[in-house]
Amino acid sequence: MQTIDEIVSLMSSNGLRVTDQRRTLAKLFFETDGYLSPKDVYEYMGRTYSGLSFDTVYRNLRVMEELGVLEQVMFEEGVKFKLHCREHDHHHHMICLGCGKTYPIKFCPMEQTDVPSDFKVLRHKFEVFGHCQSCAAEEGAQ
Amino acid sequence: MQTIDEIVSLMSSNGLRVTDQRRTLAKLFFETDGYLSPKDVYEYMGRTYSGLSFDTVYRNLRVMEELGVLEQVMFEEGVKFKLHCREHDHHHHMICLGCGKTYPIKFCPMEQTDVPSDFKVLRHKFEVFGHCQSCAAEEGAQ
DNA sequence: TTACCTGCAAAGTATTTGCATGCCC
DNA sequence: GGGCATGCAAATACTTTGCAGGTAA
Repeated sequence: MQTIDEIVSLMSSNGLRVTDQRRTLAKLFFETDGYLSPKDVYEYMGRTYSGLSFDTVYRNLRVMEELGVLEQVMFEEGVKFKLHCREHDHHHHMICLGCGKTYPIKFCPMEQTDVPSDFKVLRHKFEVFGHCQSCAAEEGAQ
Repeated sequence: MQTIDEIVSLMSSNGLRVTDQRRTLAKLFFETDGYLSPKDVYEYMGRTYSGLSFDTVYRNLRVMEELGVLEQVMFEEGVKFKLHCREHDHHHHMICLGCGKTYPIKFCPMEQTDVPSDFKVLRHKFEVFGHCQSCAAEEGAQ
């Protein structure tokens, strides 16, 4: 797992300025083990930086994605970001639809998938969606 | 597999008018065994209907999706549509990144995925991306 | 005839870009 | 001090909605 300092020094070693906002952004993603939409990020950051503008959020999300710090995933509701997984083992995710938290799945289905010899596989996606314990409890309570 | 007439009568039995444009739309998706973006559809339809407007395309895509004729999937590049699979067996897809064609995968990874008892699974997604034979050949030729 | 369909225009929403000022290094 | 970062405003892209006239049933 990556620390905030590692993220920050990765930014500075790539010629990027380490601003307050970027440090906060790193902290936010470091402390969130789930997906965040640009809007989520804007709202969180907005609590600290009153004059914050959406375009800076987008710019920094993009910069951090290009740096490999964040990864971007498309959901039905739109784009979301999370810290790029540093685990070396290839893995997939269970994703909670309530809170967005993710949990790793070690098992990779590709090993057992019969692919015709004339189809050249480039990448694959395996995602399990549902509710984590606490979100399931909340659902039940409503 | 669904025929154009089946699609058309499904529309009419649901109180929808069977217009020329909708018939053409049904034909387009029937003949395309891959994903189409709203833009793809607009361009195809525009060849036949000169005054075509984008909003009608969107409206009809949405109507046909609500009817269960089409299914909608989010890609990195945006929303795309394809004929809803009529196969009764649960299955997944290999998707060609060149032409958008899809091929069924019978194997479902969920059977073999270890899910913690406190995570309540609602749905899952397994997609294999790559190039089909002819698109792989084209890639190689470039 | 009636209700739905269509095109047009405009409004929404999401995201990107140009520019002037400000701040990190 | 120099150059990247930021906020602002505006542009762009994508999608939806209201309305008036057209058309299937």
